[in-house]
Amino acid sequence: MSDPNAPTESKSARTRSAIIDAALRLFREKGYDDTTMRAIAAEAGVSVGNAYYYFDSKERLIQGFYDRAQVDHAIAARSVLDSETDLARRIIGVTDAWLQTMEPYRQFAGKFFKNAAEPTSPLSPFSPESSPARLAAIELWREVLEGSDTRIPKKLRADLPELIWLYFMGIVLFWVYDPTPDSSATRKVSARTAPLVVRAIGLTRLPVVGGMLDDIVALIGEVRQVFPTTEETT
Amino acid sequence: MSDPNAPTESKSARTRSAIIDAALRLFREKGYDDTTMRAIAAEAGVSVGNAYYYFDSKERLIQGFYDRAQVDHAIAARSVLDSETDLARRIIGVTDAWLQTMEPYRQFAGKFFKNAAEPTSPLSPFSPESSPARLAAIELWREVLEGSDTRIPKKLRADLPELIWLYFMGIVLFWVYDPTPDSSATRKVSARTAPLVVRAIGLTRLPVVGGMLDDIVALIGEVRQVFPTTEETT
DNA sequence: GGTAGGAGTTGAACGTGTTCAACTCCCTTG
DNA sequence: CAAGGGAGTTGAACACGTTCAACTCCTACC
Repeated sequence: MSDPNAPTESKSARTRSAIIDAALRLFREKGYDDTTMRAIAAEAGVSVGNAYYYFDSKERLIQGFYDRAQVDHAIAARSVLDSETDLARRIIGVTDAWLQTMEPYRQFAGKFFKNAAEPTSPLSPFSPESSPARLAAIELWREVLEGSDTRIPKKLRADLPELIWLYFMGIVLFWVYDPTPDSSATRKVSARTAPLVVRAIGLTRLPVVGGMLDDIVALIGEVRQVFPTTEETT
Repeated sequence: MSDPNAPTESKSARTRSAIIDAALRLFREKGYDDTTMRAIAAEAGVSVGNAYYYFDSKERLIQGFYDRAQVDHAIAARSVLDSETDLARRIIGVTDAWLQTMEPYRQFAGKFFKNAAEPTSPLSPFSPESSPARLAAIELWREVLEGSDTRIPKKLRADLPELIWLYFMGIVLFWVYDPTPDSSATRKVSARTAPLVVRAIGLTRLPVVGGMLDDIVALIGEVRQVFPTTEETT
């Protein structure tokens, strides 16, 4: 239960990841719907029932996809993070890195989003189960901000990474609906909106806008209270 | 095909709406997942196969829900639209009307949204199949704007109803995730953000903000090109 | 009245995700 | 070594959404 290096665990861990491997391979080749649990089990060399011993449902296999995507994205984003200092270009670059990472899974992205969209689903990006992946993602966007030469107004410093992540979720949402075969529409929207985001951050310093911002920040704080987000460590 | 008062049609139309009635009743009572097509068919007094003659799939039954909800919402919003002139209060009132209309279906709202979220699904609010309902909804928000005493800047006049509808979709999204039993969190967010929306419209007149707005409006125009939205009448 | 043909209707059958009672291992304890 | 027991594993069985060949009914035309 708390002994991660026990050799006992590695066997089951290997079975576990064999199932994810098989699942993702088949998802990529044939799409989500056309991949049956029987096929996944066969490909992984286990029985159907055994696959269900490790994963509650077919949807749960997508969580494995999530986690890997998150890691791959962080890797793909590295070069931009280390070389670029202009904020807008950092945002665009990191978004592009995501698009490249996701390309192979494009065709079943819709399905994966569909599952993520159901609030009661553990796959929802806002669910407790997704907390680690979400927090890691927000952390990535914090680095995007902090490594740039744009100065962030004090008021915003705490919440901005999460807000940018939300903006990015919007881009992802757009991508899911994007009918262009090479995601060019998404790339265009990203390239056009990122400078606007940066400008909006600047506008925050105007008194009128700043007043509105105070309201928004306060509202965000209150809303956070409503959701059970496992973040309070008291 | 083009003879709506032919008595021939009314029989099948009656069967059709008997199925929707049965479906919505059961959805409300037992939730979406716990309602089987067999149960719906039995409740409607038809065979399973027959239900599939009228509706491609179980999901399609939700479209019927959509359409009715849209009509009910328009009715429920009437009194606010006819009595209130303050824009923020109009927005809040119309949103409240929606929340009241939807209350009975709250428990399966998540499911219905899940289905709507898949881009390839005809249930997506952006799909051609949903076009009529969507356009009707946008029309409702146009009335919200036009019946108010707030003057809308020229630049925005054409696109604002759709933008407000998008804002409202955001509220709906929040509602779907809202864990409070009486939707109080959603009501609060609505009450707090509506005045901000109104203020933001005002800010549009500032040169700096106006410049950004031009970019956004131009981008919206380009993005519209990408989607096959059946709206061009050439 | 008879008949062709389409619209409407049926329920058995199929494929799928999921469950479960039973089984096999293998480690621990005496 | 024996007994116990828990983790891991199995595939048949179940319930559901969906399909389809066959059927019935009704209308239109001669």
